[in-house]
Amino acid sequence: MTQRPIAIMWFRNDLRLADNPALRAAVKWASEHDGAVLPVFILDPVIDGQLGGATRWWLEKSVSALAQGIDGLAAKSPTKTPSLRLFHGDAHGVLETIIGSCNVKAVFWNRLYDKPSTERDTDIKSALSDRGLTCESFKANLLFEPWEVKTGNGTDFKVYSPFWRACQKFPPPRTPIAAPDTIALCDADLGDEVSLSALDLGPKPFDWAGGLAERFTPGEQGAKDQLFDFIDDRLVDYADLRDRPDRRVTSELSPHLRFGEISPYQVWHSANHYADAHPAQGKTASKFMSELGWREFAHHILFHAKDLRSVPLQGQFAHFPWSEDQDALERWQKGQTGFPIVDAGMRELWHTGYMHNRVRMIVGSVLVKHLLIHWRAGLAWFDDTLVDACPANNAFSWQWIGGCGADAAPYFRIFNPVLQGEKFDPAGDYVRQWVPELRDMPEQYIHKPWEASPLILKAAGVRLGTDYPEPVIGVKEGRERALSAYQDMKQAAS
DNA sequence: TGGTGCTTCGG
DNA sequence: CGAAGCACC
Repeated sequence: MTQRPIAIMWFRNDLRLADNPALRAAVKWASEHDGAVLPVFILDPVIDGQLGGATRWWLEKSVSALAQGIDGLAAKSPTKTPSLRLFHGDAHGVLETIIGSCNVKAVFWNRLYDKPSTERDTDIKSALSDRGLTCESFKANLLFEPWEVKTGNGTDFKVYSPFWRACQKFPPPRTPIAAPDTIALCDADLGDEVSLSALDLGPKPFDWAGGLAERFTPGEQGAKDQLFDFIDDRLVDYADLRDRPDRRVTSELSPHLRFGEISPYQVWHSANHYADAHPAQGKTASKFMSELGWREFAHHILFHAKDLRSVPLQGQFAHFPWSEDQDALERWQKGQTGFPIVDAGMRELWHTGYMHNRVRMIVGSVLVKHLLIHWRAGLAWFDDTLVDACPANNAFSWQWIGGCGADAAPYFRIFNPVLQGEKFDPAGDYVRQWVPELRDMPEQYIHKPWEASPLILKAAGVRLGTDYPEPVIGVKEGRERALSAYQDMKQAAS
């Protein structure tokens, strides 16, 4: 008897069953052709090259959750083999091998927007199409394709506000698609399959990820729980308190969106539904939705940029006199700068794989301005430590804070880490949580312990320079040094 | 989604 | 003399 025709569902950054257009297409194709679906995940050099320690940890958990989810659907139809097939190696080669070993007639996936992925996918699509396979990709991970949104002149956007305004002129994002009720799975034996542990994603040489697991639950269910908890409990306060790291009202959905455990369509519609049900809360809902807009904008910029990770969008920054101060970089990484709000953020990052967005801006500003260290060093550190590090948001945001990006904070706009701390962590609760050696400092000095008198320091049990460092550079001195470096750059560029 | 230093103005 | 407005970085 002839083998049933097979549709491959190629999972990448869309590790979910609900609102997954490629998966829906694969299931539909299989039912129309009396065939079966073969779900695969391939750890290829492109994906591997974009992973850091924290995202590797997340990916392992997320792939595991996805496999269990597919198992749950497949339980309704008879199968003995594993539901999600895992592979390690070049994606094109792996797909060719699978196609050669069973009756594959179609391949489906959801689109990505970074250069290595789009080049890989373009090659694969043309090769498979040439051989007569049905090969289709879908819009799933963005509300608006980077090439759909254009200025009046037909060019891509460089400024956020008009970009997001232009997005609003499109029909509203489509309604999310339900997860399939059941999947007819291919049960063919394939060569070259590997186990999840063989992908070697987990923490090494010891399990350092306890703090990450405590804060997050990777996987589709964890993403849904996070979204609904946010909508039910925190969205009401979002507009007013979103900049307060001590209050924890943000959604913390970024890592779930990073791996596509939830789609921006699901997030958008949840917020939109909330706004409809609570007309008085329209402002906070649209503020939250505009943050989805920043995510869209970052992908828009990534898609159109030459190399967002390393080439400043504003060319004159190629002449910036960056510092090579390795000691200062290490103090920043370890949360030992002597600026309490910075050290709290860097330690939160190390411990949990996450940092509040306001604090990201502060630590970023201090690195590229007070310390004069290249934003690429900050980008590299965040890539390795953040659970939500992605090619679009991370590179875009570092160019933004570096002053060299699209619609960026001008370089001369320098955050004062003391004032930022006092404004957004007024009681110092956030600092006290992550910098326990300052726990007993009075509110007045919690963000500037170096200004406290010896008596006050002694009462708080802090020996400056021993228990907690002196600032790595003076706030004012760092500001002036940065402004003068900026002048030097403009001189050199002219 | 800045900070600083200066001026002006009301108390 | 502090708040508010402004120019410049």
